[in-house]
Amino acid sequence: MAETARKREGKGREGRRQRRIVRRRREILAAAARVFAGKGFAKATTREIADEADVAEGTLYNYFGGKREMLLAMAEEMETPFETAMIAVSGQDDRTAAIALFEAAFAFSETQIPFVRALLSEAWVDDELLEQFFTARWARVEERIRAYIARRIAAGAFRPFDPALGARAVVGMYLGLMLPVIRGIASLPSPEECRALAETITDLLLDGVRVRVES
Amino acid sequence: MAETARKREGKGREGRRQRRIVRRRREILAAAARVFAGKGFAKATTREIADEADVAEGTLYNYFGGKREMLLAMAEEMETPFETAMIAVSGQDDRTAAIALFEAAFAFSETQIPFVRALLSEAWVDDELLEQFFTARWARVEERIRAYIARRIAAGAFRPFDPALGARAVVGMYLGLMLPVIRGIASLPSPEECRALAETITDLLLDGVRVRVES
Amino acid sequence: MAETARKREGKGREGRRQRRIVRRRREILAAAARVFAGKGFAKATTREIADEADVAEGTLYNYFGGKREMLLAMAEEMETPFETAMIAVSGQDDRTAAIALFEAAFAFSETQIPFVRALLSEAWVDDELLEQFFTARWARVEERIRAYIARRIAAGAFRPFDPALGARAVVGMYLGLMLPVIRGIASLPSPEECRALAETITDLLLDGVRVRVES
Amino acid sequence: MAETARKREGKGREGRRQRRIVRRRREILAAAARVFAGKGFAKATTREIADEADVAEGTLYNYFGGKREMLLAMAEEMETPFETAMIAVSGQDDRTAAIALFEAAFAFSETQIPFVRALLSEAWVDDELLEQFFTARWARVEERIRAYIARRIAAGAFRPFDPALGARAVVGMYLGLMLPVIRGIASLPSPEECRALAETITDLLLDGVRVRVES
DNA sequence: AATGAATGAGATTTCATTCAT
DNA sequence: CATGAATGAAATCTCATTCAT
Repeated sequence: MAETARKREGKGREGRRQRRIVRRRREILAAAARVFAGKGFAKATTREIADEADVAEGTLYNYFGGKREMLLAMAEEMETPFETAMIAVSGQDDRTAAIALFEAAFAFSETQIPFVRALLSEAWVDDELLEQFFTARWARVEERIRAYIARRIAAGAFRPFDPALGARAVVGMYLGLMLPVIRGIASLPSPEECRALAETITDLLLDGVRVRVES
Repeated sequence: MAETARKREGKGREGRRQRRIVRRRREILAAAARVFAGKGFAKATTREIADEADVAEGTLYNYFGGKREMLLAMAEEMETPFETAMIAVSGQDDRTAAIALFEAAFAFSETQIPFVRALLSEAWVDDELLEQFFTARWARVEERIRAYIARRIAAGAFRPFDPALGARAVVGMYLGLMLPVIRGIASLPSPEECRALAETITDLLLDGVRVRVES
Repeated sequence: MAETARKREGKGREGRRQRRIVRRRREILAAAARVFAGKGFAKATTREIADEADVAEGTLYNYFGGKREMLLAMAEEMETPFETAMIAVSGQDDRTAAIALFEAAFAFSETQIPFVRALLSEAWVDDELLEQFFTARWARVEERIRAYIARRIAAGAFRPFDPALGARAVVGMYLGLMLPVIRGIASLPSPEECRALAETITDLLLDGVRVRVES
Repeated sequence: MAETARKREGKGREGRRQRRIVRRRREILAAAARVFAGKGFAKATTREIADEADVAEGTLYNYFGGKREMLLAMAEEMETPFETAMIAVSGQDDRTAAIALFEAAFAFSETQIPFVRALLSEAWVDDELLEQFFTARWARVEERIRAYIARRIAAGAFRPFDPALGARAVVGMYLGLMLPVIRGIASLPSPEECRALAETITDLLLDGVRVRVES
């Protein structure tokens, strides 16, 4: 049942304090993400982050151990909608499932983008972050796609080809469309556009570009 | 004839000097690329670059105006094999042409990778560099693919779909395979692997994953 | 009333902070002036300035944008006692007025000297500084002297000669006496010496060195 | 007797070599003076001096031990026309002698100015240079003027006043007129102007500005 | 004797982090 | 807990001088 925030977080004053701390932490993290996204982690200064979050520099250190730790916190707190979507679509036919997944994957919120952009930026250069943010997360998605393809090939529904390669190609198609958005040189697609993109790309994947030659 | 080199590069001593300068410049640039690739542009220090190039720090400034200028020099001097390959394949059938192009695109040399990795790293964050290195180069490739697709659709050879989207999907597939290589978490494919990758991916693109349903 | 300081400078803690900042800024500027005076602007290092001011190097940059800005701050904050003195003496006879002016001009404080020495040093070489510090300030003094001489010639009190030249000669006499002091090879005159200097120099100016030939 | 340069400097080839070296040394020194005059000793770079002298940087070190030594060479080689002029005028009446001296002192050549400007600039800040260039030279001039004034006072020709102060005032008048020229904000006076300046200033000195009151 | 590339000491400046208030 | 001035390590860059050619 819908317990009050009071009950959830504690008793009265203490609960309010806790909630304020959590909220402030999130604000700082979002500010940091925006700054990192704009200039990259290394070029971002704590001064800028503090200004963006509208707190003093020293305050940052009450919530995070340092600049680096903010980045790691982002990596940890990033949500992965794919995972849940993936489970939701099991049992549906290829096309319906693929479209639903792509649609979910395209659906970024405006505020999430800075986080992803910041993390991608550093993961490109920092092995520890790549491991935490990517290999551990993204690779799981790819693995599931691979397994799915393998199953469909075994079932005779898909032509025989390397499923790992296929999975990577699928992920690649997605990247090709989303990277420009995350980089900030293409605009975030509206829900309708997400749907359309998902459909087109699914059809490309399933049937290719070529007109079927009648036998 | 002993005159050849002389004539090509200049007059004896002066020519030798010129060649030494060009060679040294290239060595420094390669060293810088390796360092940038490893830690990203911003975290790389001139000290490290100098060490990697085995010269004194001051020497760097005899060849480049500064760190940033090295990056720009990389962007300018990057070769783009795609372009030439693209012209070479005109007039062949879809499959042969696509395979040849992908093969050319996969064929990076070991020494080129640090350059690309370094440039990608900064282009993710630096708009000027993105413009110079990417939008101006890469976008041209995409545009040509788009035009090709549009022509094939008009000719009735391809199913009707948004050619821009298709082009981006093609580029995306390529990215999905090459980014891990450039990032350094997958190994550079051998020439044979390049060929195999090119074939598989081409077939996926042309005919999709699905087994054709007999009519 | 205890409220006075509060009201003047601000509200308690904030006022104290402001005053501390202003004080610190002045300390640093004085330290910089001493170092500049000793070795010239270009040879002075931020390290030395920091040591002289007994702060860390980084602290300098919390108060000034850099070495050059310190110099400009000096130029701006320099007081010009001449101006005020000039106005004060209007209406008095030639001799009284001239003596008062010279006396005011000779009255440098020990702490002002490094500022003037530092500024002169750079103004000798830097056109922008010369403009800001000198042409704009000093030239006004000369101009007023010129106008005065011109008036007195018109009134028949002074012999006819080029007033501009005369003004420059007056300024020159002053320079001849003060430059060694500012340079640090002559000692600052005591108030009594200032008075004596002013009288002697005034008499030289008004009547020359020659004994009057009785007619 | 007008010996040929050949005989003076040596025999044939060797003499030519010697003369070339001397000439080159002078060229470099003049170039250095121009650069020092423009930006001050400390901000001037050996690169600029080499460019100005149209030789390679390394060549400078074949003629001078280093940057500093160029400055000292300037101080040594500076001519002092005052000295000779001073002797030439002995025995003439006050006015004629003073005019001749001032005229000689105003007569700078265009090429001498950079030397003086460069030396003044550093002497303002460098005690060793001040000693060599000034105290040792200039002070002698002042001393002679002082002695002259003392003699004339003793002879009853000049009013009684501190002769040292008078000497300094005379030098000061000269400075007031020449400093702007050396600094480069006033133009070098033509020979006619020199004469006029000398006369006006001499009359000011001897008789002052005031019209004589008839007794 | 002339050259100019290489050198590296040293200068300026930035900025993450600390800590007294 | 918030603040922001102080810190000093570290980074970039300059330039007088050397030395092999």
